[in-house]
This record gives sequence, C-alpha cells and structure tokens, in this order.
Amino acid sequence: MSFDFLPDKPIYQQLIDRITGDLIRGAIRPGEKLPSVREYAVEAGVNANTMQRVYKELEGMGITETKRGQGTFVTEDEERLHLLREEMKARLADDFLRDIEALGFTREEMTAYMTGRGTE
Amino acid sequence: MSFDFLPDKPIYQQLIDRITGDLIRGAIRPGEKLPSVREYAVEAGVNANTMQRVYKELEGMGITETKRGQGTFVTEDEERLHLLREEMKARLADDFLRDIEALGFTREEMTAYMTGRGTE
Amino acid sequence: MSFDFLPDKPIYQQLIDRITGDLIRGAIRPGEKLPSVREYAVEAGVNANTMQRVYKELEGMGITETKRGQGTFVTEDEERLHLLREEMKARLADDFLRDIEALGFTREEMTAYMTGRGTE
Amino acid sequence: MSFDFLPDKPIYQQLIDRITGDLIRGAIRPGEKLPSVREYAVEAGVNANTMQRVYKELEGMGITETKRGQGTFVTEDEERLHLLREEMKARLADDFLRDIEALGFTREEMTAYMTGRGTE
DNA sequence: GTGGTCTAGACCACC
DNA sequence: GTGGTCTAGACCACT
Repeated sequence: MSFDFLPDKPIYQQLIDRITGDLIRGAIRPGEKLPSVREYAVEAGVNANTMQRVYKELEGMGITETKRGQGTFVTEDEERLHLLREEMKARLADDFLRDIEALGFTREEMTAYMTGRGTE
Repeated sequence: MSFDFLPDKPIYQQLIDRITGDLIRGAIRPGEKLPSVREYAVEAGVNANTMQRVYKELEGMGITETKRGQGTFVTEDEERLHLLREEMKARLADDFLRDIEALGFTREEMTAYMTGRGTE
Repeated sequence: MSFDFLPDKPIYQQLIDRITGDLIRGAIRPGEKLPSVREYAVEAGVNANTMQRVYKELEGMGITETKRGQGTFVTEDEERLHLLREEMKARLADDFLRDIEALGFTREEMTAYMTGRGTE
Repeated sequence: MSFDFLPDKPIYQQLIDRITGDLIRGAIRPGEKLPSVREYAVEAGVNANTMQRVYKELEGMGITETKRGQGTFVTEDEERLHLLREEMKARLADDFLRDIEALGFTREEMTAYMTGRGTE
C-alpha cells in the first residue's frame, strides 16, 4: 500500500477519496472495522489529527459509524453505500462534461484521445 | 456572457480556463486584441488585481503578448496555440482517468453513464 | 425491554437515566433487588465494565446500596428517592429553558409545537 | 458579549449553537459578513483553529458561504434559514419529549414546574 | 486502547 | 488580511 499525495489537493480529501474508492471497489466491506485513527495515521504517514478529520468527514457522509471505545466501522446500510457510489459517479461525470464543454472539446475527441492511455 | 464561479476553485484559474476555452473553440482568434484589464475585470465582476494575475499568467504561458501602450494581444504563433490545446486535452483526460481508477469505476460504466447526459 | 443507545451520549449515562426513570415511574420499588452486574450487562448488551460503572455511580448518588454477597438493592430511603426525582426534573427543565433561550425561541412557540407531537 | 462555556459539551458546538441562535433570533441578518476567523477567535477567547472548525461546520450546514480572501457571509437563502429554524425547534422539542418520557415525567408536571422559572 | 477536543504555531492560496 | 491545511502534542471520556 503506497501513499503519496498530490499537491494542490488537501491530503484529507485524497484520503477520503481513497477510502471511498476502496469501498466502491469492494476492497472494504459493509460492517468492517477500519484501522484505528492512530494506526491508519502512521500507515498513511500523516498526522493523527488529519486522519481524525478524515474519519469524522466519513461519518458525516453516513459512510461510517463510530462505536465509542471500540473503533470505527463501515455502515451496514448497503443502500447508503450504493447511493454513495452513484453520487460519486455522477459528480465525476458531470464535472468532466462541464470541463470539456468549457474548454471547447468534443466528447469524440476526448474519447479518441483516452483510448490507449492510462492503465486500460 | 454569464460569469458565475465555482467555489473551491480559484477564480483566476476559472478565468484562465474560460479564455483558453474561447481560444480553443475559436471564439478568440490569433492576433486579436483582448479587452483591457480594467474593462474585463468590470465585465467579469472581479477585482482588477485578480484579472491582472490572469493576464500575467496567460503571458507566462506564451498565449498572449503585451504591447506597451496598446494592450494585450493573443499570440499569432499558431504552433503555440495548437500545443496549448493538446496540453489542456491531456490534462483533462489524464485527471479523469486517474480519478476513475482511484474510485474504482470502469471506463465502460462511465461512458454508459455519460451517454445521454449534459448538452450532448 | 429494548436497548438501543443514542450516539454522542455515554452509554453508562443512558443506562443510569433508564434505571432512575424506572425508579421515578415506579417500575422499580424501594428495597427491591436489582439484577447482578453480569446479568444486567448481558441483558442490556453492554460490556460488564460499563454496567459496573453504572452501579457504582448509582451507589454514589445514594440510590442503591450494596450488600456484600447478596447483591445490589434500591435504597429504602423514600426521602432520598423523592429528592432524586426533583433533581432530575429540575435538570431537565432548566436545560430545556436554557436551550430555548440560547436559540431564540419563546416558550409559547415550543409549547404550540409540542402539542400533538410524541406519545401524548 | 460574554463567553463562558459549559463543561461536558464541546466548545465548538456551543459556538455553533450561539451563532445559529443569533441567526434565529435575528441578531444576525442574511447576507451579513461575520467577523474573520481570527477576530472572532480572539473575541470568544478560543483558538483560531477551533473557530475555523465552527465556520466550516456552519458552511457544511448551508448556513454560511465563504468568499475566498473576503470573508465569511451568512447565506441570503432565506428559505434555508427558515428551514434551519424549524429543524432546531424540532430537535429541541423531540429530545425534550423523549427525555421526559424516559424519566417518567408527564408534560403537565414539567409545564407546572417551568412556570415561574428562568427568565420568563 | 479508541475516538474526540483543544491548543499553538507554521505555511499556503486567494483577493 | 482572509480562509484553509497540516503538524505536534496534550488531555479527556468511554469501553
């Protein structure tokens, strides 16, 4: 598990994205216990407070639940997780479409360009 | 021409994007004179300092040239403009692909979703 | 008897409240024997340590008495129980009034709102 | 303006409550600019980070909007503010009713007790 | 040991 | 000057 962060994007945001990504991808399962704040902070090489914020944000999104003194757990509400997935997809897609349009490209041109790029 | 800005993205960046978009789209032509900083600032409803930075940044990118006492002009170097276009396209595409992967989606799913959305 | 706990409020507090509530309501009588710590912990689905603390706290409040080897009993001091009742009422009322004022509501508005709500 | 905080309740929460209270009460108006984070932190006698968190939370609730480099402003969305008011009222009332019931009081008894208490 | 709060101070991006 | 991010470290409440 490697952890390098992009500049110009908050670390805590990137961590949130990574975790939600793991969720969407199924690498983390509903009901599963996440590492403790301190543990995960060390693993990711960030300050404990930063990770604390990540967990708090996740809870605010209804993705995790914290049981005091026991740890942080992924919600078992599968419906909520499904919704999350769709929200992320919509945001990603709509932002992309908006940017394409703003910069004057066509979808066809972008599609053509992307074919053969990245880890396809 | 309407000007509302997204939160959490620098206004000056959005302005740069808009202008480069106009360029790519052909709404602004090589050699054309841009409005004065003050004029454009008023039109866009932003601080003159902000617009000043936009122009400075554009010049730094080799997109515009300043002729003292006359104003700011789009470069006539078509080669440069073409390069700009490709750079923007690459950035857009690569960011999109990176995000898709990070969040655990497939290209097919995103394509399917986007078909029928936006101002297609 | 159902036992689900609210988040952001200590479980042991909620248990204390529930027991004092039973007392005030008369569901538990002076002199009555309470279940053993372990028994009650299982019933409530909490850690034995947590329930231990509940009993300790109750004893500290003068509500229960421990007879070694026999178990925990509700005090027979009716005066004490009456006092407890009044304390709880005062705390509840004063907190409510404080919050109303802090948030800028009037008593009339709250009363009007509450009429017809809950298990009236 | 005095600022003393209750123990056993997060300072940042109490600050949020106070500000929303001011909003509900009309002491702060839609569109109004709030003091800067640092300014308000000094005034309230808390750390700037604590106040930062307060502002961030308020923005998350849709109550404020921040204009970068300019400051934090109360939303002009009156609908949103009205909704906020109703939410707070509902939460306050429902919590109160729940507690009354849990502790075995009747509404009549509580009403009788409260009459004549507080800054009526 | 777990999450949560608070402080102090540094540094950055934006206007 | 304004908000935002991050670190470091202390302390508390809960299980």
